[in-house]
Amino acid sequence: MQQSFMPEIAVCDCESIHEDVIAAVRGQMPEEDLMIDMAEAFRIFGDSTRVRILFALKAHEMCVCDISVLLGMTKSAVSHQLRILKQVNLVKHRKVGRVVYYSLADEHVETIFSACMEHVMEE
Amino acid sequence: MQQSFMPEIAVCDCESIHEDVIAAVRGQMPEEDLMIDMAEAFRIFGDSTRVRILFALKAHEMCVCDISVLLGMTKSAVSHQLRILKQVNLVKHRKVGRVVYYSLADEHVETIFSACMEHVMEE
DNA sequence: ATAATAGTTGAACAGTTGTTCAACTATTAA
DNA sequence: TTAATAGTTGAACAACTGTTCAACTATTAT
Repeated sequence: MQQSFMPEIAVCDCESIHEDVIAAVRGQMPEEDLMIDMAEAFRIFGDSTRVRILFALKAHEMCVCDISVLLGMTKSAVSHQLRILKQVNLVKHRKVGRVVYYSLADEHVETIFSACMEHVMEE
Repeated sequence: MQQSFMPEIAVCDCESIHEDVIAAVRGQMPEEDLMIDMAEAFRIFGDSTRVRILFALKAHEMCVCDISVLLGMTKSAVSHQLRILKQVNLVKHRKVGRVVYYSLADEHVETIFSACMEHVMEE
């Protein structure tokens, strides 16, 4: 899904390459890992089910059952998505008896959402 | 890929539903369309090839061939991704002879990138 | 102990996504 | 006109993703 940064051969048969531009840009590119991490972070938000769950939890702590009713989805589907959100530390949970309550892990979500919501609005 | 918001039946067999919480949260949820648009916007950034292209163009206007050399990818692969970025108005292009120069369409990208880069760093 | 319930999990499935390949258009040069 | 080149495009393919289903664990109640 990515490539290292040396090829420069066989990948392009062009003759009108702007080598100076390429060299300059290469010097300004961030670490490859950073760009991969960024893409992965964005991908988490790139699903409307997860976005809906995060908006719901932004409003109030909820159990899996509540969320599944709110979103009109099975508990299983919701649980799978909660697991993904938990893996990247966007949500946390506490267990009371057999009920598991989920909530936002921190304010990161709100920050990112409001920053990007403006962008979406403008398009 | 989404659901409308009335089911409330058959989707959850729970008996320990917090109906008051669900009602309150439902009142605070944004428009369904907004959440879908947000997810779609995030999905664009959710691929490392596109992120790398955007970082490259942030540094300098480039032709397809330059980008393909820089990233070590075929012109075709790059062109396909540029088309996606063009569709959502993140990049623009100008044609000089048979060379097509791409550049960022506005400062949106930089705003979003810097806002979200912090988030990625912190994790 | 037994039954019921909240939630989780893995396999399976369909739908989507990114890259490759080959064929194509458009522009330039001979 | 013809050949060469920058870039685009659609089909095909493999890899990935989200939901469903059935089976499972853990907790509570009888």
